[in-house]
Amino acid sequence: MPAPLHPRTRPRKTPKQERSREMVDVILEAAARVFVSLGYARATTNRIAAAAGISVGSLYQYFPSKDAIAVELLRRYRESLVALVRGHMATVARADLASVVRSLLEALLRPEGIDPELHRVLIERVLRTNARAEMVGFEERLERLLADVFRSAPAVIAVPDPELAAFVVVRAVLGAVQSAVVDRPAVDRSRLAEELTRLIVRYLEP
Amino acid sequence: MPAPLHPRTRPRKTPKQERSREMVDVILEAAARVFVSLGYARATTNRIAAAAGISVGSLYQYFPSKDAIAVELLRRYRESLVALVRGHMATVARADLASVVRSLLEALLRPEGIDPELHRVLIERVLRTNARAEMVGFEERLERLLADVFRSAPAVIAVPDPELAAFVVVRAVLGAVQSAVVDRPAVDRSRLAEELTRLIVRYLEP
Amino acid sequence: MPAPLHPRTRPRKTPKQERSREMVDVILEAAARVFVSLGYARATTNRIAAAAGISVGSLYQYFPSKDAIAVELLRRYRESLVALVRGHMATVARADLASVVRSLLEALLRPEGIDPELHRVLIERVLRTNARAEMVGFEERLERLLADVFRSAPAVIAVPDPELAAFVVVRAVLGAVQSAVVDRPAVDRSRLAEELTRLIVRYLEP
Amino acid sequence: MPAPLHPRTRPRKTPKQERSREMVDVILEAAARVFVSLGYARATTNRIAAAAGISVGSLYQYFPSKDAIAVELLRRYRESLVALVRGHMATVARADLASVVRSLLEALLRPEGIDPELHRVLIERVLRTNARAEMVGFEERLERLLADVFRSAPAVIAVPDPELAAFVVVRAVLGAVQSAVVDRPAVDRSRLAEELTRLIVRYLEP
DNA sequence: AATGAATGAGTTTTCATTCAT
DNA sequence: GATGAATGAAAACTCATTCAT
Repeated sequence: MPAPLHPRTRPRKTPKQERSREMVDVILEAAARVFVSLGYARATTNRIAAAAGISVGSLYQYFPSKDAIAVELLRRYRESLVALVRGHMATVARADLASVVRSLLEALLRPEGIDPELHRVLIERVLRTNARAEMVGFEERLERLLADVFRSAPAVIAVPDPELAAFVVVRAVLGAVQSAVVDRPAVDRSRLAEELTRLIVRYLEP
Repeated sequence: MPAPLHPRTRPRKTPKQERSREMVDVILEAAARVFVSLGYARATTNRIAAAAGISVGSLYQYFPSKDAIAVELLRRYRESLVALVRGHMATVARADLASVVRSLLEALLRPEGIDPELHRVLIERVLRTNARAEMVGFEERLERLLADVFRSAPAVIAVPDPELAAFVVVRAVLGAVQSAVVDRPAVDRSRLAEELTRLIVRYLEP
Repeated sequence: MPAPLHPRTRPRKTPKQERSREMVDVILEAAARVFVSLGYARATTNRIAAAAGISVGSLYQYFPSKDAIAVELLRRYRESLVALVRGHMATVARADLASVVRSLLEALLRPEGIDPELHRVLIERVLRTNARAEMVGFEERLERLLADVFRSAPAVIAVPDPELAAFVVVRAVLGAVQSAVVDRPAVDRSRLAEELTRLIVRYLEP
Repeated sequence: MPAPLHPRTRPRKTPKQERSREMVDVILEAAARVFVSLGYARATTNRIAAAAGISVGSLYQYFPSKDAIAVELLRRYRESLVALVRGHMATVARADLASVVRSLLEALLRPEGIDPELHRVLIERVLRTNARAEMVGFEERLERLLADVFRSAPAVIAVPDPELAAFVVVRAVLGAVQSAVVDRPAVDRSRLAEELTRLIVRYLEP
């Protein structure tokens, strides 16, 4: 359980854990919708509360500030991505590289995979928060994950510098996938996944 | 030749168009600095005017709104990048692929190349402006440029779908380069350029 | 005597009036602490309830509003001061003026005597309440008390206008004592009492 | 010229000193009226601006916060009181004690002398400000002033401890005078001045 | 009776933009 | 053309009070 993000308003004994967690989820979902449709600046806390079907006051019962909502949203988003990648990478040992890469890319390109609109709206703002520290390191974690994989499978993966290769792969893939979702929602996902797989496999294979 | 009737020194050809253009440049430079250091939201027009050494009133003489400044800034930034890429691509015919790619990447990674901080600060805001129409299409232009290059050099470049390949290359490279500049300012630029070159060349070569 | 039918221990004579009165006291003590440490404005009803170890809802069972708490607090404070003064004044007949005054002043300067911090925090607020009517008249009561004493002891006290003298004495002494407690907690209480005694006795004696 | 109290909003080169100072005065006068009639809490910045005939925005051009207004108001009020006392005390050498005291008291009791309503409204709030440091020391300055006078005129004033005597005199007189103005606006000022004079003179004379 | 989550009016403050000088 | 004081709409956030449980 991560450190609480809303230390001020949080009632002393978190009341009915159940209801509380539900409320947080409801607010975050509403906030995500409002952030994406209006942008961070025009997404007022009143609008978010309204979208969540509650009052501003209640919103502030669960989050101490607008920024705290953005931070938590970004944190959850990134957590889910890391989990996704980790899950797929675990299968590298028992499948050939190309299929692992392809299935991961297909997962990322699915609607549940990446929500770069939200990511983009949040990232600039959150980086100005002092929660910055909590937030950086997402890509780094992915890179460490990959570098480990690269090192542990020298038979199929040949890179001179695993860290650098991990950096290149993570950033290039995220760049392409995010762009695809944002700018080319109509692009054929399978073909794109196929093409990115080719990019990565050719890069990694001996 | 008689003495001039209006001897007051006035720089040649400054028929107020000149001064106006200079002023615009001064404002844009100031705005870029302020946007990057404070973020779009906290960059007030008063601060920008102050940074430019003029009054708010004067600023509004040159730009109708804060958003207009951001739009113009983004436009110029993108123009310069397209020009950079176009310039390097023109040499593909008379140089081998790897060196062209490498020199382009090195150019992008130079400080004058990519300024993703500015880019990031502006992008969210500008995309919500109704100047959106003018602004989208930067990456698309790059892609068309590349797709043309791919088609025109079938001997060295073998891709089944030039448009898709262009998309992949542009987005992957931009993703990696921007990440490098923002998150890893200390990374070795030459080695990164080398590695990205490997990524691209392996992907494109038959 | 048969075994009690409701053996649950319940303190004798707590017919809910008792408990209620205790609760009121607990709340008032908590409120006094919170008011003094945070000021009226920042003393929220939630904080007061928390300090009293109960819920806001319960607090509102005993007091209809935040102001009502302040009013009652001020009322009790004043009552206790009046009682203190009245007690000492009763001894004027059988002791010389100087010792009565001195012992009263010493009592006022004791921690249980005057709590001007609380007084000051409350006074502004309460005076704007429509409970104002109930509240004014504290100093007036003291003055009437004193005026009566002055009139009843013409041998030792010689003042042309007992009412006016009572006003002067009450206000001057309260002013000095309150200042001492608030601004000069370190001042020597005995010497101050002595000095004020001199002020008053010289003023009153023929 | 005292340290500026509004460091944030203050335009870089204080514009037309003249207009600026006038504006500050206008705002302070309006604020005094609103504070006294509504109390500190209900005196909103919008109300104050309206009372001053300007917009909130303008108000914030001159004062960075509501508290800053209160602080400046209190500072000026106290400054004027110190000046008043100092002026009268300067005449002690060439007039007998009783007349000096009497004329000072009469001045204090004049409407322009003391405005304890304002004082009372402000004091609690200002003491919670971090401008507290600037504000305390008003009474202390008065006391030092008086103690000096006491020491410099041993022929007419005999007190064992000039500091303590100054404390007693300042606090007692302020207490009585403030009470009179607040609670007894109808009291006869001359007779009160006379009575207080008697209190002080008897206390001070050998 | 007790609880404490929910409410939403009301407050302070900011800042893009205007316009008189 | 330049200036910068004035404007006021809009936003984040608080807290007294209520009421379903």
